[in-house]
Amino acid sequence: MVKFSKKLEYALISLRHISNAGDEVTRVRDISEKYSIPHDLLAKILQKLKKENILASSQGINGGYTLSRKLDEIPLSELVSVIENGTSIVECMHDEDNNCLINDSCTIKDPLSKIQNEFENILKTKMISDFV
Amino acid sequence: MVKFSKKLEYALISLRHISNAGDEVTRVRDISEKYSIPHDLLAKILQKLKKENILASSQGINGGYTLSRKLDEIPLSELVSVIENGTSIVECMHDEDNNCLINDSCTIKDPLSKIQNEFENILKTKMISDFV
DNA sequence: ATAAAACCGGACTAATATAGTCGTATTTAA
DNA sequence: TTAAATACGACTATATTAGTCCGGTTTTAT
Ligand code: FES
Ligand code: FES
Repeated sequence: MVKFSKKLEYALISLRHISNAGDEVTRVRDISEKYSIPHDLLAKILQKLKKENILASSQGINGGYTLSRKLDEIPLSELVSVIENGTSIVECMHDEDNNCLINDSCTIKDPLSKIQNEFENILKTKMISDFV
Repeated sequence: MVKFSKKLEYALISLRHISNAGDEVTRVRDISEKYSIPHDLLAKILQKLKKENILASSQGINGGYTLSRKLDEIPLSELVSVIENGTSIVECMHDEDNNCLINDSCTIKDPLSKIQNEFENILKTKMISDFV
């Protein structure tokens, strides 16, 4: 019902690891082996983080990842929006034309939207550094 | 990532409808037809609500459902726990013996648990009557 | 140069969770 | 006794998530 995906967990673990590595570059394999995360899956996650400018990458035989921004400046909400497919908590009942099925006076949608907002606010106040 | 299930939505719509019907019993078919909800699916949802003593049912040819408790005394969290399969937001990495894979100093699990708690608190403060 | 190891990205498959269906029993008013 | 309703459990279908595979590009030690 409300559950973070494995991908988000993998991202947090990786950021923690890379952060601890300091200036040394971290290879995907380092993380994938240490925490038993599938290599190819993890690779794609880190690639996304690079696009979002959370990580910096260097290619080549000695390549790998380092942090690109400070973790206390990145809210969890940003990580979530990069990793997860932006699905809304409210996917209420409507027909093809997006009209509410409880005609005229639907009182369900609004309170649900509110809950969504409150939840997102929580995510905004948590910084990645809180997890490291 | 965080999304209520259709079932929860169906439950809210039903409670709203049954509440508006007052003392008259409401049949599953009434709701299912009016809001285009699959009959059999809805039936099972209402059965669960009966078990939880949110609804009262009468069997037989003139049977149906009425409210069993006041909606302003039922928090959304209760409805969620009845409808959804209690999945936790935190399903962190651990081996078979439930030991964290980030040995010794896992800092990921706790903040995630906190988020879970904050979210659940939101659900506790919303009463079903807020949706009706 | 070349091999190796990384990064990149799309298409594919597998596993899981959600949504919905079906068959059958039980109750009860008419 | 029959029709219409709840009640229950097993089943199937669909959608989402997790993970795999493959072909490619870039970099660098040798
Ligand atoms: S939009 Fe959700 S029931 Fe009205
Ligand atoms: S328990 Fe989740 S990574 Fe430690």
